[in-house]
Amino acid sequence: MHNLSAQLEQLLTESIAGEWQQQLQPVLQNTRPEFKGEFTLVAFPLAKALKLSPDVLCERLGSILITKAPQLVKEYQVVKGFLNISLKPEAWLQYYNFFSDRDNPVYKPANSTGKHIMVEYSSPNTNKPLHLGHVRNNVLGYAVSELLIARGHRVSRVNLVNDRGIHICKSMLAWKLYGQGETPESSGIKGDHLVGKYYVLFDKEYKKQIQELVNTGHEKTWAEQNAPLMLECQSLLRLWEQNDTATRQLWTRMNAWVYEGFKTTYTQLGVTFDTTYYESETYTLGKSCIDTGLAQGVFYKKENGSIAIDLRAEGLDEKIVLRADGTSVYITQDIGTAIERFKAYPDLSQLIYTVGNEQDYHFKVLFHILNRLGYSWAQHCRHLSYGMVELPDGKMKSREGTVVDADDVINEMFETAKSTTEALGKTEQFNADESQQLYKMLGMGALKYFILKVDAVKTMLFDPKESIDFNGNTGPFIQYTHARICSLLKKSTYSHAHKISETVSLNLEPAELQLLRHFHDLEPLLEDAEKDLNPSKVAHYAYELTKSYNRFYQECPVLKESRTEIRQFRLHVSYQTALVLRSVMRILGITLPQRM
RNA sequence: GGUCCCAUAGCUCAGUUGGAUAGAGCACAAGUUUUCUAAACUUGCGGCCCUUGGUUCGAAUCCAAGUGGGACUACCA
Repeated sequence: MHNLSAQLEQLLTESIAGEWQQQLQPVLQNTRPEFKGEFTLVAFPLAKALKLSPDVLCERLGSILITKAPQLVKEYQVVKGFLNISLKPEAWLQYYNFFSDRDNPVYKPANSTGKHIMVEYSSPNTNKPLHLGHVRNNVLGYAVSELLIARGHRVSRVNLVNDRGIHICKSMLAWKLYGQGETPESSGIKGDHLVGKYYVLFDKEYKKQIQELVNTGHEKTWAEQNAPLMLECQSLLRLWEQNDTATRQLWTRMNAWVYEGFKTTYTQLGVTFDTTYYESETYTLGKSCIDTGLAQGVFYKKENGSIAIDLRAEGLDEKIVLRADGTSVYITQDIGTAIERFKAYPDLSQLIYTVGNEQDYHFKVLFHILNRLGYSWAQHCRHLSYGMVELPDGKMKSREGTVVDADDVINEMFETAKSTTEALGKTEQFNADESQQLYKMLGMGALKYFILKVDAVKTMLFDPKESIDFNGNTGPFIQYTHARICSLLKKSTYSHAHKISETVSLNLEPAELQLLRHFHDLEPLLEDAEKDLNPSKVAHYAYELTKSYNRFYQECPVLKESRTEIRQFRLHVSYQTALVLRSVMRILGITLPQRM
């Protein structure tokens, strides 16, 4: 057993059993920085069980620890019911040797757990370009996938593109009516933006028609349903469903423009997929499951002919799963798709949907339905829900044009990185290509970290007027520290091959000890982040480690250190810090530069 | 009406299965470079952890009720 707190906990359990003949499982926590020591036992619960005063118990346990494990425990202090334990530097160095001996302290060997997990994310509509909300989805879905890979699972990243439906017909129709043959080539507009332009145009013209109808004395709801544009749009959808050649050709053509545009954005974001599904190919799935469910009595037919499920026992409501005319609703296809996926991948142990929290209810219903249908894997489906991105004046609304466009944000981040870096004169030694590379890395690092450091469940605020920071708790701060370490290592004759003798540096500097403690905390942190599917914990860890390293860098000379062993140790620790930073940031989809 | 989520410094956010005097960053104020990259470091300022009850040795954390904000609750997706 290498984990030091686990060793201590076991020692404590044994000590209690030996001394008081009771089986108790003490849990240690990290000692707060204002106290001496590294691990703390909170004595109150134990004291109660053993009917002792907390301080007496602490004293007794402390002295037992020293006697039983002199190689491990250096000293202890008792403060008001808390037992603070300091370990011998040798113990820390021993742990450090174990830690640094592995190829990668963050990533477990690929596919080593045998678990196969599918993560769905991105899932864009093909009627408009991506905005900042989509960026959050992509960055989050990618990071969670990468986190699971780091934990040794096999991960399939999948994208389910919403490429059909009434909203797609809107941009198609507007283009037909007003487009005059405009293409990305003829206009120089990126494909997804061009299609989005017609989606917005449709809405504008549609609203005009509604207003005219209202002005001539019609009800608003009637006007909305009977505006000529809407009627035409619906007939276009019918044509699409009937496989009308011209409609399908236009649809294919415009979607191709969008995919070309998305490809660029995805490349910039650095997200990838193993499989891309299209709703045009999956939207009929699920109907047959409805029949089966009906026969099983899971669903029932209502008087008007629609089919529903009663989920009131689960605290939810009745939910329609098939319309009276026999056509699917959205959840029908989700039921079918989930079943298909588990059929296609029988080894699938988990299915994760990265979808905004406005669909919390939807997924609750979906999982209950799958459960009712008797699929045992339903309990392994998870909705990775995340909050909206809001602007200072409220929500983003595509149709009202109050969206922060993904491509714009990416470009702005690039420009900010460029001007900041140039102002600092950092790239004077770089050639043009290297500079571009660096600005991209820094801009995306800042953006991704800005998004991922916030717990996904929370609504997050983005102020376009204030550009994302490059100082403090940011991506570039971590990137900078990494570059510093690389520079240090490059200037030295450091070789990673050698081991650290456990007898050197018996007086660990506080900053050194702090780094070793961070390494010790890494594995539990990753377990925790995996359990919660929470990359913000990884981001937070990276930040804390970076801060600690900067303190170390400030306080402990490395190249200037004359004692060879200590210099070697500090170089070694620096190398490990860089390796850990690189690896945890890789989970977040952020790359770190060698110099900046 | 029903279900769910959120509320911590001026702003953006951390805060572990309940533990010690609630932490960072930004902003503001001051300092640190003959020394390994100052995109750094140090110090100061800043709090009714939304409110009220409850659980207990102990609550930002758990429970209940309330307040404020948001989402969902369609034969939309």
